[in-house]
Amino acid sequence: MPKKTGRSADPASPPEPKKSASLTLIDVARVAGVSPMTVSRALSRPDLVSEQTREKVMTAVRKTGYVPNMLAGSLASNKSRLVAIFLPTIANSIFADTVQALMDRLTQAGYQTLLGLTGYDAEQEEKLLEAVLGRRPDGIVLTGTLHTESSRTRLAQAGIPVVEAWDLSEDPIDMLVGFSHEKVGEATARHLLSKGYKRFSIVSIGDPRGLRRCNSLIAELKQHGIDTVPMQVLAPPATLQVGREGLAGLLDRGVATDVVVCSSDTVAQGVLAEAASRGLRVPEDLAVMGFGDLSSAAQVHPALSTVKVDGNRIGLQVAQALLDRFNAPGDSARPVRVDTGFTLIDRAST
Amino acid sequence: MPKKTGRSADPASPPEPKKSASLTLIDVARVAGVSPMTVSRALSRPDLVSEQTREKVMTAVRKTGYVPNMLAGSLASNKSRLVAIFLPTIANSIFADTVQALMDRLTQAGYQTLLGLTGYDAEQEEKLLEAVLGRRPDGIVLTGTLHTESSRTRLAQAGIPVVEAWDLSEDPIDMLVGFSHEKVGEATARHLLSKGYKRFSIVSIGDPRGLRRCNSLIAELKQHGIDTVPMQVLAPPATLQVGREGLAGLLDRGVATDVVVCSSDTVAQGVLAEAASRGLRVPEDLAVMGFGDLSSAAQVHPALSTVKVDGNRIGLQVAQALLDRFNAPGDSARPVRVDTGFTLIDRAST
DNA sequence: CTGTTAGCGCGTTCAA
DNA sequence: TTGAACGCGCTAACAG
Repeated sequence: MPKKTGRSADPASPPEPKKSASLTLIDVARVAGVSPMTVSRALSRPDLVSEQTREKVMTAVRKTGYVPNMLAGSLASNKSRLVAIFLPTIANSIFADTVQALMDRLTQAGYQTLLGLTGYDAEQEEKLLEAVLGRRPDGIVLTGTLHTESSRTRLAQAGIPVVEAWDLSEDPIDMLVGFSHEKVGEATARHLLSKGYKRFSIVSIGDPRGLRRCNSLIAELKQHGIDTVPMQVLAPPATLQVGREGLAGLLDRGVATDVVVCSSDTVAQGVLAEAASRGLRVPEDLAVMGFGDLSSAAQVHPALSTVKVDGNRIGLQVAQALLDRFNAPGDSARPVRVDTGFTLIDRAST
Repeated sequence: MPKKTGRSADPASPPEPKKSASLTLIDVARVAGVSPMTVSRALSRPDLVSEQTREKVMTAVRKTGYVPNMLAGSLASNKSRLVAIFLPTIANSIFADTVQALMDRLTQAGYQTLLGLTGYDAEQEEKLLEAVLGRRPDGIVLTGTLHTESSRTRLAQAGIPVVEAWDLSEDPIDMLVGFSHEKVGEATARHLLSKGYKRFSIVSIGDPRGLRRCNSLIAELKQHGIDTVPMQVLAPPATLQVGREGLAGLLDRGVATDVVVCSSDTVAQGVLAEAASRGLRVPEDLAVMGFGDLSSAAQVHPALSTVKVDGNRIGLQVAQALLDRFNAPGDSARPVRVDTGFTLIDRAST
């Protein structure tokens, strides 16, 4: 008789009254009358097992209520089937669609997702990254900005696929799926100029990408002879309150403006609310421009224009990039640089 | 020289040219000149190690860039330091505050969170649960409803702490932190009645709890002689579009109403938008009642009333319940049943 | 197609 | 305070 491995040694042992020991492959194997390895294969590579063995195993699995221990599996196979996703915050996130699509796709492909909220504290973010890396994820998706240099180094050292989403930075860590925030600013400027607006203003939160959009907007306006663009920058996260305070701040300091460009649709909604409470008509007295098309948020007001970003599509592309890399045979690691673009939606004129 | 354990077998072996072997305790131990066990202790229980050994180890850790493998650690210790959180969707979630607070608190306590989006497919949800259980989480938090019976059984079998949040159901699986949706409906009805409203209507998504709130609202109204409450129920998720279509549906079928009760603030915002586009004044022509106080969403309109739920506090209480249970010595598992309550906010009258 | 052997990297448990 | 043995539950790699 073959020697059995592990704790439940030989057939002579009593009915095993263990306190609450978890079911293992061995238990299932005993019930099914096969070796543990066969059970393992029947579950993970069913095609490598004969039809009838597979059925015996499946029956045993159901009968016992066995749930494979992925910790052990991951350790042995050096594959965790885990993808970490970092995003700034879960509340009111312009990344919601992206994350949803990404998670759906990954889940469907048999991966699970570890969500990391990076928030606004660089130090905490670093600890978070280290903790996450300890789980040995198979890949990482970054949406927010990774703030510290040491974080970037750690990531590189980890030697796993990394996708940066929602941006097109110059020095990507690895893969990239996004669009140019500079182009967004530029396009916004041109569009509004072409509609005849002259007195611009900005309400934005202090988010790196948002500020980049603002800067390029301002630069483009300057090219067209507009030198001063009153700007209100408030602390994240983006809330309606930010929009209300932003517009209030501008108007209360006597700024005369025809159009307010906002860092996100949520902020834009706040601006709309403040405008309404001051009796300003939109877009006649004041036009408002949002960003992100957060779950069709723009529909709150028929005249709210916005820059629509197809978060859903970005999510799917990110997922695909990762899955391709996971399935890449050797190291056929093609660089991934996808410009997803964006769409300017002017609801005032449609 | 002491015999080495594991893969790098005996002293005779060559310089170990492994392909890309990950750093292990052993590597760090070698650099620090101590045993692997000491490194392990220096990292997880620093108090059990002498000051100078600890420093030698820490230096070695930094020099090598070692990141402990939690897969191995969890397997050996039978503790994953992982908490799974199930919620219906990430987009526009009324649970956002709760999840944020919960994650923050857990992260700070050294736990990580696996997010599961249960969405609207019961079968997929079941697979998701099984996959998640495979990671051997130390605890699970449920916000949405767990749809299948077999899911509930599996959960119970897992033998880990479970917290159901945002509700006060009759037959909880384990712990409970929430409030009574029936009471919300009742309180809403009473409040609006006391303000003199007579012609009620409802716009809700087809979410179990939302419907329970509606039902109890309707029941309470009936007690006061109001028998017909026109109701528009739309498919989840809650979006602005739902609110717009909901109100449009009501009005277009000729419903005369003074006050619309909505299943969430997001829906309420949609209703407000539709009302505005039809030239209805709020609350003079039509009062609107939301639910959730989603990130102060109610501030979009000065006259939007709402039922405020303190998601942040719920999140913290859930975290505390879990952490208490984790730290419970034996099985001093006190039952947890917290009624967090809710607050009716009538912005029209303040 | 199935079984055997030998770890994956760490923490538990004891002994020193 | 430190170290050695052992096994957590599983899979890779080979053998049959």
